[in-house]
Amino acid sequence: MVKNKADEAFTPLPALAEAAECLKTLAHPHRLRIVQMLLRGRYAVGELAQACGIPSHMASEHLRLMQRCGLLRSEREGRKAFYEVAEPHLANIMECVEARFGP
Amino acid sequence: MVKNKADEAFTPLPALAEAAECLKTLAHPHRLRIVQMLLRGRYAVGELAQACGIPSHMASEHLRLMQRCGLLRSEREGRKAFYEVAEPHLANIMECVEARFGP
DNA sequence: TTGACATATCGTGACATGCCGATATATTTC
DNA sequence: GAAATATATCGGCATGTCACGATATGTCAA
Repeated sequence: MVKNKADEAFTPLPALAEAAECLKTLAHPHRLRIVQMLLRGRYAVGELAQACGIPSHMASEHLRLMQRCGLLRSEREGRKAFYEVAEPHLANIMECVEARFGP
Repeated sequence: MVKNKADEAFTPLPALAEAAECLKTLAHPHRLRIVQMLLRGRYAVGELAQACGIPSHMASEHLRLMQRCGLLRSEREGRKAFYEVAEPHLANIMECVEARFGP
């Protein structure tokens, strides 16, 4: 190996930039609540919106953002769209958040 | 107890709002790098700035933001200011991030 | 086909954030 | 005290985000 230990201990900046994108997307109260719910089951847009107390077109927007960076995936069933967690590491990160800020 | 299980499984929104604040503060490539370094030791502003390839007055600004939401703490020694991790859970969260985005 | 429902997208104004140069404070050295 | 070093703060500009109303798309039921 060529590089010394100090160098390779750190994640390269481009990877950190991608991580920052995901964290930024996650960093919103309603989006955290949505993720918390989706880690426990599948929900349609309207249900998530009601649980957050926001109009459904805004829940749709939050879901779109999280889907765009690979955190969620959606499936249409009839006139409803169900969302579920697509990124397995979300559970770990959410556990960390809950450990710090209390369930 | 009065509430049903579904209700009390979720973190209250104010706590999620606080969590979102911290995550938003963390969600920046240079700040993630800084945290990664501080989890391995104490560093002065200039050292962190050099490692990120940014002018030191910008590192100072990043450090101020993270200090403001309790992630870091600083101590002056002579003309230098050393920063260190103040929030123990940072290690867990950073492990999650590294597990997902590769070390 | 018409109407109702569920979700998605668009356009906008208010507001926050990131980055930068310039400048200010604090501390050591001469 | 003056110069040098290390941090910190300020003002401004560009860009991004949030919440919202309005509107568009897709789906079912009658």
